[in-house]
Amino acid sequence: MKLKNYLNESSDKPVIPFIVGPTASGKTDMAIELAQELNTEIISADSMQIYKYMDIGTAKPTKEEQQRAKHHLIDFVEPDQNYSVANYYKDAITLINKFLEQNKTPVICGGTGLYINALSLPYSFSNNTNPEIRKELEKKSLTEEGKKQLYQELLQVDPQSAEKIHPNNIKRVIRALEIYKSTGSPKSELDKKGRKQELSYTPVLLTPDLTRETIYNRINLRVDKMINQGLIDEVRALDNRYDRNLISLQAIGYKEFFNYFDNKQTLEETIRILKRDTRHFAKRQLTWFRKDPRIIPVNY
RNA sequence: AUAGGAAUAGUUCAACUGGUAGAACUACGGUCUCCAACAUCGUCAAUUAAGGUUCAAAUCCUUAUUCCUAUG
Repeated sequence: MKLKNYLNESSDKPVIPFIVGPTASGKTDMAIELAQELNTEIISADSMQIYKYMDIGTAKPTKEEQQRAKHHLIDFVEPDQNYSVANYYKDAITLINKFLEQNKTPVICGGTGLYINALSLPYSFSNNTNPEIRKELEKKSLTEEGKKQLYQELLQVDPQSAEKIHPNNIKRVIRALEIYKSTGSPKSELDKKGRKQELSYTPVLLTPDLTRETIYNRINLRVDKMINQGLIDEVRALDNRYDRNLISLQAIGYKEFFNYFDNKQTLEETIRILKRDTRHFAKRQLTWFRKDPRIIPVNY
């Protein structure tokens, strides 16, 4: 059965297919095939393939794959550049609208759940990071006492968000406070506003229908393949050039090698840990997508 | 073979003088609308075996099994 037959949705809006799922599940292949059937292009929804110079470890589509279908929103951000879901949302919506204007519908493909939600649910993001406020809050969060105070503060200014965030989840507490302090309105209010907006298209979500065991096997094989393709050199080059603490270098497939470079770990052990971390990641992705009833498993 | 030591969750370790067997990692299940390949919460799971002493045994005693160290 052709993939495009899954898109028979009665809707007065254009139907945009989303290919989602855990890492190593074959999303790229599926998206390319669908893009060819529809004679269109692909917009990636992957928070790590956006970075330049990180090709092997993020399993970015190869040159050859990119020739079969053009990919957008990959390979365009410097590893030391700030980029977040708010940026992604803006970039992706701009692109989608361009396609729609030409009566084309792109294929969205990626495993970053938040990015998928940002485009497939009526979310909105108000680009409002404030590095100074954040730094101040982060400084305060270094002590146990400070953490408690920050959470208390959030309970005061934005009880709805505070209720949803566990007190130990300091990163989220800080972010919610940062939003309140830089915009003057609580995060929960902004979230509600976002919900009122409507999408100008109908998303149809597809995922490759594989068992976890199959996914785990594919992960183990793919890691070995990445090593053969020169992953170690790729990571070493980045390590020589950039700060290890960058978000980009905290990606799976990169951070695992630092101990090996420091001679604290054998290569064999590093590979074992890399496979393990990738499996964990896939598990979290499965958890994320499992609760979304819209997703249709495709035997492909 | 002899002498000493050890045996606790899938793994590595903890448990005072005999007094509620804990933790980390793994595995599994969740949360997540602003760094999301991030961050964060939870669940399952064990005293090597068989006997004995005791109100009470991972802890003391006996036997067996396995492992470690030294000697040969």
